[in-house]
Amino acid sequence: MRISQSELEVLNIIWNRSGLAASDLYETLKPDTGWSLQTVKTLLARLTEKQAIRTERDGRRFLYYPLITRESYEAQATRGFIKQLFGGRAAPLIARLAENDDLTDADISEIEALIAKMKHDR
Amino acid sequence: MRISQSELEVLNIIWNRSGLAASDLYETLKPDTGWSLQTVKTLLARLTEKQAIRTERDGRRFLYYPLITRESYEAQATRGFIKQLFGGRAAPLIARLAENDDLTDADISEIEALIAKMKHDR
DNA sequence: GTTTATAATCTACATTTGTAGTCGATGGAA
DNA sequence: TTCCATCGACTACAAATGTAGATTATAAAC
Repeated sequence: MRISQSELEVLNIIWNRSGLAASDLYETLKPDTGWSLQTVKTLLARLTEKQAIRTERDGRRFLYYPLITRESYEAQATRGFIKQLFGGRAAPLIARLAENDDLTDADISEIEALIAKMKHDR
Repeated sequence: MRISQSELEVLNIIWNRSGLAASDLYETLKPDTGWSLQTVKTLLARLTEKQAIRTERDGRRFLYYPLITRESYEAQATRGFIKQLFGGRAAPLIARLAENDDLTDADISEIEALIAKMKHDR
């Protein structure tokens, strides 16, 4: 199921801390988005329909929990993104990041470590 | 300006080979998408409105050329993607790719080379 | 010159997305 | 026990997107 930009912002909060109520999510999102409580509730309803999250009753309100994991969504979205823009190959994406100076020294060190680990693991 | 999924598929073809007519694009896209000629034309019109491409008259038809470069679009889209899903840091994206076995040996070699080059260049 | 195939343009329409208002129900305060 | 703040449910509505049909213009063929 396709998850929209705005829905993803809500889902991101739920991934960070699950078991929040709509009003909590509203408060958390307000600074960045300016959305009204109603807007947040609509997005929650749509995410629920799409089975991306589930609810648990708590008195007269609902608490929200993720159904799809951040990891699986990241994996799927990343594959789609790389497929759409980089012919499905990861290296050109890294090359683009490098060319655009979007890699910090810390990134480079981390990537180096990842590469070393991968080579070791095979 | 936001470019939609379908529009991007058309733009991708134009990036690969510019100066094609609508019917050429239609033929190129048909195998993968199954779109009708009219659909392709609508997407071309929308891309033109959005100033992502421009047209040049050739007899009674138009030829299509990119206005925004693949490189700049890739850069912008990649930044947005990483911001939305990986907190704006590139390393976690690479980590996700690694964890998901989405990196081939060739990718790893290429990335190694890129890293070496970057370290050299600074 | 007239016809015809094909090109562009205009119109269409369902679905998704962004953004919220309204309303009936209800748990808790008083 | 009554009232009210707040909750979820339902409704709304414009813009963007996916997908294409209908209409009009015209280059080329004859």
